Amino acid sequence: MTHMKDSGFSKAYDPKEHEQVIYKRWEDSGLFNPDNLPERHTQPFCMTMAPPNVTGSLHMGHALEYIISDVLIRYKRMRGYRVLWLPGTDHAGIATQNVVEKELKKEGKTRHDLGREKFLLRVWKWKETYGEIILDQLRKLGASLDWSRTRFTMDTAYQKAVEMAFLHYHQKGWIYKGKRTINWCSRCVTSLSDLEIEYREEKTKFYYIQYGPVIIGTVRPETKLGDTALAVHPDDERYRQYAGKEILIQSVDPNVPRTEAPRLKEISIKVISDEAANPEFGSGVIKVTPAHDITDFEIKERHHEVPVIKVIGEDGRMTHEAGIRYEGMAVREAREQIVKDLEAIGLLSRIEDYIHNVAVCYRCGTVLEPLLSDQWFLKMDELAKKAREAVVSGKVVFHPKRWEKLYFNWLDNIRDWCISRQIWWGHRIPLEGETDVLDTWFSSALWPFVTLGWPKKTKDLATYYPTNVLTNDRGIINLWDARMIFSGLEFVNEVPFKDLVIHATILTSEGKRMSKSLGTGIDPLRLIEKHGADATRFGIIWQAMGGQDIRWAEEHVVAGKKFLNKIWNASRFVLQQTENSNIPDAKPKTTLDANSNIIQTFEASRDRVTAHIEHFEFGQALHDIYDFFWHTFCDQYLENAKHPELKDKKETNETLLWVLASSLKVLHPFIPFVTERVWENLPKEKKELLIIETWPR
RNA sequence: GCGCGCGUAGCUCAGUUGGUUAGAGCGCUUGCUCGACACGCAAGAGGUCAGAGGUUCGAAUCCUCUCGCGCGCACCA
Repeated sequence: MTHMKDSGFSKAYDPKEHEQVIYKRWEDSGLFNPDNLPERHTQPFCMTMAPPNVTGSLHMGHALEYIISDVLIRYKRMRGYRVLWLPGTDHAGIATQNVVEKELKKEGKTRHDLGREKFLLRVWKWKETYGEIILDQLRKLGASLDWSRTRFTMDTAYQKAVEMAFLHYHQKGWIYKGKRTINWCSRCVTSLSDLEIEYREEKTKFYYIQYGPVIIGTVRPETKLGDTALAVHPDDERYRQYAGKEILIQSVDPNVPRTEAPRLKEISIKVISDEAANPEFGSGVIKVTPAHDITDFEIKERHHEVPVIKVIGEDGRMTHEAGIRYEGMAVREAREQIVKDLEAIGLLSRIEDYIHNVAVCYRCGTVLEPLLSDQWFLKMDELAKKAREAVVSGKVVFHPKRWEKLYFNWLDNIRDWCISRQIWWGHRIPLEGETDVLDTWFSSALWPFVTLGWPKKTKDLATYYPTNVLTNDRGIINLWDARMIFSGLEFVNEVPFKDLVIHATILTSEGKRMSKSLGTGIDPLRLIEKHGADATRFGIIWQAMGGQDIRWAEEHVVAGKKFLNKIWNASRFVLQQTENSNIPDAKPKTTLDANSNIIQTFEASRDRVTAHIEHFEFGQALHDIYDFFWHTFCDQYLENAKHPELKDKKETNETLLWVLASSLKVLHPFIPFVTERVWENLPKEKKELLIIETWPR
């Protein structure tokens, strides 16, 4: 029992006693920094961690992503790679600005009260206070990141790199400024790209309005004030007589003051032929409002005679051009007013209930207002081609492969990227007289090579780029992954990563998306607090079977906790049995069947685990080594080893120690703390930290 | 509307190219305080593999359809 006494091996494993101490030991060893790895670590392996927003604290999505990344990273380190896992945070333009604005609001102020400069100081202060919190939480998870290389998407060198990238595109003529109808969030007071939109089902009314000889259905009668044409499908026989002609219609006079009763006004409007009009839907005639509908704007682009009238402003209120009757009204108010007016003058034919999807801001949930605006765009045709080719040629491989479809689907229907945002927190557009900032994803897109030193030709960039693996949720395949791919190809001439692993999304036990605002989220820090990091990691990985969504079940964390205890006690037993023996350097030579068998069975299990990790099947890998360790090694072999025919034999002791030590190595990527802790107790000369021990052969 | 994924024990999920009594974890039942572990050990109950039809000597596994759930795209005038 001397091993046990010396090392303070108590009967039950308590993660709280060990985890923080062990993480400190790893960090102090400097081995998370590839520069400090032993000589034998030659071939580079690199991942640049998806930088979390400085607004956030760790949620289950992060936990899953960083845990499986860490499994891969630790595995590769043990395989002898020169491993770099690079951490950092994202300034997350709109999201962070919103958080700080909310804070200001509590003080009764807006950002405009402070002015741009003071507001930005305030955001920086916020970033300094909260930006590192999420990174500290990663330490609790056991993430083996090289903290010496931590980056931020707005650190000085990063800002310079973003500027370089913008100017590069600008010189190529791929960046242009244009008046176009874009998605506008009147709460965030900024434009959004087509990927920063979410859809929400909404019950609304569908209004049928008389337009001279035809009737038109719409959910947004207030945009009627900005109608500049009608459109019918070229093949629609019903309306052939009107196509291409100006027709006279009765409408409501928008310049009659609100205080007076509505009056009719006769106006002339052009009817054009366009395939966007669907004869099957509604009356088959559409009103064209180019300033407030993206499809309508595209129609206008095809028919240059169609004018543009902007009747809704950036503040979500009706403009002067809407007419004095409606000017200044919020969109909803204006809608009610115009419906009332149309009804009063007999132009409203009927109203139906209607359910449809409305576009909302992905950051604040406000219903978006498409409107005509002056914005900067990045031409996408060449870049999309590059991104497409990278996946077609296999330079970037999706896992599972089916997610390619989502990627191709976006690239094949791409619109130019609206890259300007009317917020203050972000990278300023580096041109004279420009006040806008860049879409936060413009800088994120450069992450894998800027963090390695670009635009400088650094040693890191030469060594670690292209990086090997990126893993993230399907939700940002186009928002981030696609843009990193074309950016990498454009600026470094190489894809940013070779394998793109789309991991599962963790849902609630009811199968719903976890949501902070609904209070349905599980807090991984609470799990760590309650069960320890290893058990949390175990529970999450156990459920990560392929790319399938996970309905969260905490019982697997509990199972993990039990498993740690099993490992702990099995190790105590082995040490007790094998007193005065050392772990053999090589696989022991055995003559007894039981010993030979357990070694063989271990090797088969190790090979399955290895193959599973190589294929990014982390759950399966864990199931395999779990099953071997508990049911084969403990339940069968350790019991046999108590019997006289095996007990106290030299080869049995060697086998016990060798299989235990080798199992700890295979288990280490999944549950690093307990394995390192037990490893520390094993009798071995010249022992290194388990994190750089060699994967068993 | 188009496409993708899923529907297997009470619950959360595995089931590789179709092939013996369909597996795991948790839960449940019955025994075990025999010096590694009761966060344990041993034994066990529990499944018409969503439904219908088809291919096959043989299907949870392949094909068709239906139903249910989730997601992406389109529509959303």
